Amino acid sequence: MRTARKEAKRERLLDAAVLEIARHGYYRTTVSTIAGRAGVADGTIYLYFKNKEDILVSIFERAMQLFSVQAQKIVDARGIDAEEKLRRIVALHLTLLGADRDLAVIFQVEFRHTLHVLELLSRSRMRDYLALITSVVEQGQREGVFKADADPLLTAKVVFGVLDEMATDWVLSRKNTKLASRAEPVSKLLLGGLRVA
Amino acid sequence: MRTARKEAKRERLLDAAVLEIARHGYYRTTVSTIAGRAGVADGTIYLYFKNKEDILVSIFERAMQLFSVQAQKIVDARGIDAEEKLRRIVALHLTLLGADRDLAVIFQVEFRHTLHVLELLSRSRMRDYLALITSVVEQGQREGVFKADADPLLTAKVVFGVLDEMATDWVLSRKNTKLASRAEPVSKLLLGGLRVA
DNA sequence: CAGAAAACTGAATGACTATTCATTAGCGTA
DNA sequence: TACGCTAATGAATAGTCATTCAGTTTTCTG
Repeated sequence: MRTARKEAKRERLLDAAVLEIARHGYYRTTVSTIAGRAGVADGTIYLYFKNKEDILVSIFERAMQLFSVQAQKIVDARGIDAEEKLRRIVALHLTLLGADRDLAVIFQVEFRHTLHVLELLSRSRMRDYLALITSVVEQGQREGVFKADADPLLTAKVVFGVLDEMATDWVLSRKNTKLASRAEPVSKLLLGGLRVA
Repeated sequence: MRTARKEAKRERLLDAAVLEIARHGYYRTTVSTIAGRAGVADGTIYLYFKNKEDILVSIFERAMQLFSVQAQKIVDARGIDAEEKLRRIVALHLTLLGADRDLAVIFQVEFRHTLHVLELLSRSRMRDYLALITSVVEQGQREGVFKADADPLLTAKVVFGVLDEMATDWVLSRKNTKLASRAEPVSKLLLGGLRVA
């Protein structure tokens, strides 16, 4: 089978897995169920993934790829000040997650299954994503628009924490709000703070 | 058996569960293991808890009790302005979680196992905790020290999100930093914002 | 088109484990 | 001390499910 076709099948398997895992949770989703939804036999799964956990990790890698590429574009853009870049990253994060509820559920809930998986994930891609935000903070400090005494990495974690909480809250709420609509007030709060000037 | 003694035994069982679940994760911890660590037979667990999930929920309830009581004190205190209350809540949250790594692991990782459990938890106690933070924001707005155009509930979620991320990051990091040491810079950032005045 | 190679199948395997319950031990009381 | 009640025990039950692999089908190639 050609590589392109094999790749397409792998995508289909991942799509089926996203759907099942988002709806029933990782531990309650059986490999058999995923295979069934994708229309293949149980054994076929193991031609594409090492084991069940590898499916979860693969979902993460695929999604993170999208996040990173887009965020990198924002960071690399020329002639845009740090404040605008931060606003765009906030909007990107909330827009991408808000566009796919199943994926959002997996990101906000299922990836946090075990310390083991979480560590696995946070080491690689997550670090890169955090580094991107950090670099925007540093750019802002060089430009003199962000406070010089803020620790860039801590600040990046604060930004990420806020985005993460917004996403989790949205996933858990039944209401039909748009996640991206929180981008503006969140950016405003992060940039201007709570205290009256 | 007297109620007091029974209560003490229940506590012991919960302590054993915290230890095992923090180290091996909820799904990889068997009821038998918990019983073994507590020095009782497997069946005894079921005299104190409805089922395995009830153990997890009980751990949450016990810990949340502590959080709520302490946070409530801060909120109810007279003659303290909203900014100081917010600082104290931030410090409390990070201090309590930073004092017990096993409990922190369970809070930051294991409670998020499934949407089902997360929803269960976020409905009850979590809402109350968020309400406490919200009321501090509102107090600050009445006093004129916090910006009037910030949505109090959204702001509370932002604050919680930052605390949550700090805790998760600390749990995942191997370094021997003190979680509470982040209270000051975090409060500063939340209150003053990132932008130069 | 034949033969080889690559994909795929799905029943069987081998572990694992939450929960139950018949039985035993322990405690307080009269 | 004997009785009754509560607490505790732990082997047995009744599943569940990830993974394998011998056999089958499909695709490729010369």
